[in-house]
This record gives sequence, C-alpha cells and structure tokens, in this order.
Amino acid sequence: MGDIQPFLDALDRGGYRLTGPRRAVAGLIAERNGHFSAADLVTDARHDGAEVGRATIFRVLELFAELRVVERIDLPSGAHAYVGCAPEHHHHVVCSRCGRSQEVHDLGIGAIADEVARSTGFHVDGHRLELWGICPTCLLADGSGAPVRSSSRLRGS
Amino acid sequence: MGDIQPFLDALDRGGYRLTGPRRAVAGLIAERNGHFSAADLVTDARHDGAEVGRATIFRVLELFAELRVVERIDLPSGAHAYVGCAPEHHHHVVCSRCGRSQEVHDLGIGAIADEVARSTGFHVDGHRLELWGICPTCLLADGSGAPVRSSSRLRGS
DNA sequence: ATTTTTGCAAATCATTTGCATATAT
DNA sequence: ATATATGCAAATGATTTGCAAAAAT
Repeated sequence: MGDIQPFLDALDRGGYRLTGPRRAVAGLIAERNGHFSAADLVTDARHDGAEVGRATIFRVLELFAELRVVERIDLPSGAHAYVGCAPEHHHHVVCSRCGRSQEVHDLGIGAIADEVARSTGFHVDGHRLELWGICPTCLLADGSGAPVRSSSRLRGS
Repeated sequence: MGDIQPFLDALDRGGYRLTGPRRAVAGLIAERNGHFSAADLVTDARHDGAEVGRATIFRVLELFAELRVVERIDLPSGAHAYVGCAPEHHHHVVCSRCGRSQEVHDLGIGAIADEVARSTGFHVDGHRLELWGICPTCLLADGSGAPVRSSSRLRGS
C-alpha cells in the first residue's frame, strides 16, 4: 500500500546500492501502516516468500533509520519498534491498541527544549517526544476485539 | 550519596516488603547520579560485595519503575537505561557525555499533547519526552576527559 | 574488476522463568 | 505461620558478527 519510492530515493541520496533485499524490506515496511519490530519483518518476509535473511533485515533497518526513512521508537511497554516515515524531523503518536502511528510535526517542542536548556544549563542537542493513545479508528471500533500488537502498562501522564 | 529513603518509602507505600536486596539495590541506585543499565548495577553489586542476584536486580528495577522512583529511559543510541527520580510525572535531560541526568517538569508538553489530540483525533493518554545534550559540568570540563563515573557503553551520536 | 551486500550459523547480550529455599511480616 | 521474595541456573529473545559467496556498480 505504501510507496517504495521514498526508500529507494533515500538509498540513492545516501549513495547506497539499490539491492533486491533492500527493495524487499522497503516493500514489507510500506505494507504496514503501524509500527513493527524487526522480528515482525522477519516473519513477514518468510511468509511472503521474500528472500531476505534475518541479519539483513536488521542491517537494512539500521540503514533506513540512519537515512531517516524509518524511525526507531519505543512502545509504552518498553519494547523497541520501528515506523516508516518521512525524513524530516518529527515525532509520532502511536496507537496502543492497533499500533497505527501518525507523524506529528514540531508543535513548539523546540521552544520547550530551549527553556530546558536555559533552566538547566545543559546544551540540549537532541530530543524525542513519544505520544501514546488510542487512534480514531480504534475509538470508533471501541470495545470490539480489534487487533492488538502489544499492550502493557502505560507510562507517562 | 543519594538518599535511600525515597525508595523505602515507595516500597512501604506500595505495600511491598522491605528486604535486604531491595535496600541494596536502592543503595546502588542512590550512589549513581546519572543513568545506568541493569547490567551496571549487576556489576556494581558484585564489586561492592552486595548479595544480590541478577534476576533480583531486574525484578527490583521493574518494581521501582512501577512505583515511579526509577524511570526507564532510552539513550540516543537506543539502549535501555534507568534513572532514579522523584515519583511525580516529569521528564529528563540526559548528558550524552557523562550520563548525568536532571529532571525537568512539565513545561507545556501537556498543551502540546492536547494539540496533537485535537489535530489527529487520537485519544492521547501518555507521553514521554527525552532530551539529550551536554551537561554544564561537561561543558566546562570540555574536551578534557573528566567525566563522572561512566555508565556502560555510551555509543555516540 | 572491484567494492558493497548478503546469508548463514554461531556468538553475544539482555531479560525472564521455574522452582526450591530463605525471609519479612 | 504464611505469603513474599530471592538465588541460581537454565531458557528465551533480540541483535550482532565473521566470513565466504553473490550481486551491484
């Protein structure tokens, strides 16, 4: 469903070779519309009959993260996961029920970072905001047993 | 140097038993003034001759996290780490050089979360802001290597 | 032709679990 | 006394690595 092009462009832009396995992983990511773990992709690949080894999946994921077309996030449970995304700086809201995620662009976090820098004396050079909740679709579907990927105790406000 | 009391209070408040190993782990955490990994504590314990098994350290850490006197954070490298802290909701700025961390209280993030909720339709029920940078001490010490006690691996970037 | 990538299997870490024993209430 | 907590060692899981073979430029 998603487009593979952004991934290919990123590889090209970074001067990396456009290989079969990389196309395959890009495809697997594009097929998903929520977060996923490296293990998920390994399973998907095996299922789709794609010829991609586990190690390669980890390597491609790392590469894509470096190219910013994939972001490594953390679920409320503390587990690691990834989401495909546009390469500009941004953050995500991820649904605790179905895993769907959506990008959210800077809404004043930069100002907060500045404020923190001023009040603590730190030279703040990076930040990450993770937001969790229930997506519109799940809110509608409500009680019905919608697919859940990982739910655990939620942290935060 | 840190105080053990807050940890003991938390245990009491939660109705958990005040055991030797728990005191020991609280002590190890209090001795640190930056983030640490579970493995760090295992090492510290062995070094200090404290009688605490690895499994227990993980269990106590999980318990403290649940009691909110410890927070599980993620380093820029993606590695998991913990920091001891006050039980109210807050966030941390962590120094990429020495690992020292400082709490920062809500500076308008709640408003941002509301804004995100309104614009995406998500029912936002949790968030976490992680800020990374260089702490005042390291800024002064600058290039010279005079950091605090180093925590496991602090892979750069 | 050369350099980069892959796959595999083995190696590393991190974290968890079962279960008998020890301990705090 | 009794429910909880601990230790150990083995079991899981996740991620990484060495290296020869395969593919992209």
